[in-house]
Amino acid sequence: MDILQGLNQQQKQAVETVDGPLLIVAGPGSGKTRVITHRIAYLIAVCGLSPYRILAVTFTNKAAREMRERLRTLMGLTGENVNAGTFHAFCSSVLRQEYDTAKIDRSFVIYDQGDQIDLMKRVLEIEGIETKQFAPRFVLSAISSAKSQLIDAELFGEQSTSYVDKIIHRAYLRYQELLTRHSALDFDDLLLRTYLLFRDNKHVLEKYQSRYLHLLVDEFQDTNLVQYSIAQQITEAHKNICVVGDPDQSIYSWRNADMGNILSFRDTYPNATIIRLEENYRSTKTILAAAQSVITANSQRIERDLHTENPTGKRVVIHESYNPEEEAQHLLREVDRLRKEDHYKLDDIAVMYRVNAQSRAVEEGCLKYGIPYQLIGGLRFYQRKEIKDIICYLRVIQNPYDDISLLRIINLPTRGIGQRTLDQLVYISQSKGVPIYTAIQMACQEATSPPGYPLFTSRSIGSMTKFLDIINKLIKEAEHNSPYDIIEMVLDRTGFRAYINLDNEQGGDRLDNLLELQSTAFEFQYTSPQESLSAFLESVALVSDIDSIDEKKESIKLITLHQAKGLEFPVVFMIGLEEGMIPHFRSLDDPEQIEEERRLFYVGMTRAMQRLYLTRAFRRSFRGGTEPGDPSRFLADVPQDLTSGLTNPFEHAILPTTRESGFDDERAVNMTHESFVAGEKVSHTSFGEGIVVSYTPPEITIAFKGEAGIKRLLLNIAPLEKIK
DNA sequence: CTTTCGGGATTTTTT
DNA sequence: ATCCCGAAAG
Repeated sequence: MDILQGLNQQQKQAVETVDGPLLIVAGPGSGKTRVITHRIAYLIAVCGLSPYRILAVTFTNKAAREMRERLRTLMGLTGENVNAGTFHAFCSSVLRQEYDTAKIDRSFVIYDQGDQIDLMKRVLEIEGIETKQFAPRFVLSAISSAKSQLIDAELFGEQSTSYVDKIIHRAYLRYQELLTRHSALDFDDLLLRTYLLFRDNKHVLEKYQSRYLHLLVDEFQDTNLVQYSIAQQITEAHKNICVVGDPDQSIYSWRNADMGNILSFRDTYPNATIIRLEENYRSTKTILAAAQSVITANSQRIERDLHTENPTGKRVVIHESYNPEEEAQHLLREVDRLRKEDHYKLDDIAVMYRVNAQSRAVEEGCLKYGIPYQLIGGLRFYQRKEIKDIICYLRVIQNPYDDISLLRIINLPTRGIGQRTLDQLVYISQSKGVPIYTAIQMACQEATSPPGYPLFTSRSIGSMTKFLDIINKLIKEAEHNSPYDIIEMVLDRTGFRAYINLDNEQGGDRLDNLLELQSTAFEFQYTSPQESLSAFLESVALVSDIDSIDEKKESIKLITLHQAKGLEFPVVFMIGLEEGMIPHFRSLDDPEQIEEERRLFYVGMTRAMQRLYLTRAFRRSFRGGTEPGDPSRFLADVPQDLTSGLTNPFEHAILPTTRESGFDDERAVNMTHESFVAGEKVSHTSFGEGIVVSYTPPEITIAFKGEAGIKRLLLNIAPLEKIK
């Protein structure tokens, strides 16, 4: 059977075990994706299952897309019919389908984090909750956590005893009320409402149970309770549930993921088959051993034996720079060398960091040295102001009761509906319990305001009537136009295009972004315009940045460690490996969070196939100022016999050392040096001549003649020479 | 009603 | 440093 060809013993077993619950514990690089796709192919080709009867849940849309592609190469077009997607996408489609039973507005919109915060601010205002104590984010995260654990607003109330919980309960109730009024769902609602739908409507559940005879869940260590519960609901009858995961790569607990799901799987299904994939096909022996040394320092884990037949490979390079700029410069110099001497392509190389802000120095370096790069995430495309604005117009067109979107665009570009008018609208909306859109209609219809209600000036009535007119016309047009054309109409009719053009500084970029959005919309042409628009908006809400990673060829990839999960690269640079960055400040006081940070570090290391660079900067700017940083504690767990570069990152190399990495030769010259005295003349390879201001090992302060001005440098790496 | 200016808070990671 | 929000000027 050729589907089994080229698979090792465990992999074969995983593919052939088709009946009943199956847990695959897959180490990094153990051919997990391969097993999943081959298993699906096996179910179809050997067991004769229709692809429609298989549901595969992945962590990102990209993973789903890749799965479908692999299936196609494996078995042709039949493979395309497997339903593969994220939990959120699956749930969204279920709710869209079962809106009636689920009691959800058919044209519901999905609120992202920004919308949620806007909404929560209103909630707190209405409830008179002090935002100093109860920050919108804080309340939202409590609600999100509750929803992830199957706790709806009512249940939350029953369980809340503390003062804080009682306040959050109030906010929770009001938050849900407003969401419903706006016909909106947040990310967690997609999951929770689907769970509740299945729980309370047996006939609906049965429909899905009988359709999907097999369920696969990838990245199981990063699922939360609702997700796991939905998976259980669907497979309740036949128990054909296959989950794949790696507890060592669990890095989303902050999103309420619970790696305990892996452990409880065995309790829930005592007869589950458990298969371990422990042969690594990705990394060199050195990289795997280094990663293994880092992860074994965690206390909450199960010991296991990862191994590889791959060659030993090069040592892991550890390097220390003075500041992020130098770190980037050094990295790019090495990228250049890898390309010229070792014949790597730019696509082979990834730069990984803990927080998005760290990409900046690398980005600037890339621009300076002309190295093409692709930045993933950061200011997310769909969060950019102009994009979000247009999205909100589209959402209002689809569902005018969505207050959050409506309030965002009601005076954009400015059309004379100011704060005062807005206040009055909100007042009407609040006192009558109707959406803003309805409030505007009321205001415009009634020639005279009824007693007890706010008086609008004739001017503001005029402005509102105009606005209402534009929106209503757009809603009409949307009935028989594609998303692409609707965007065009929005840009023209609302004066948004002119508004963008006003800003000539960034106007060009913004227009480009809008055109990009429009071209994305072009692909959405379904059976009806309404469906097309709602499919487009849904995809906008549910795509992740990582989904677009391959778009720009021949470039190095700049990604966060979280985004790197599931990816692999021949060459990996992990930068900014300092205490405070990784482990991050906010996890410092919680041992469990530190363990998660370590897993994050481990995930990064195990992305590397052939080369791994671990770099850090001595000084890092923070809130304007600049502060020294200690090396990340995780670096200490990389065995020295596997590394080159600084043999011991914890000792600043003031003492003469020999360096093996060799890519810093010109600097190595300065590894041995006498002390400096204030007033001495020195020369620096990039800053030119200067005079020593002070000398406090390991730092030296120099006043340069040129533009560089006064600099504080790290002595052991600064390319300095004394001038007589 | 709109724009601009200054003070204050602020950032982990993302479906 | 940068962004967001509220207050005062235009």
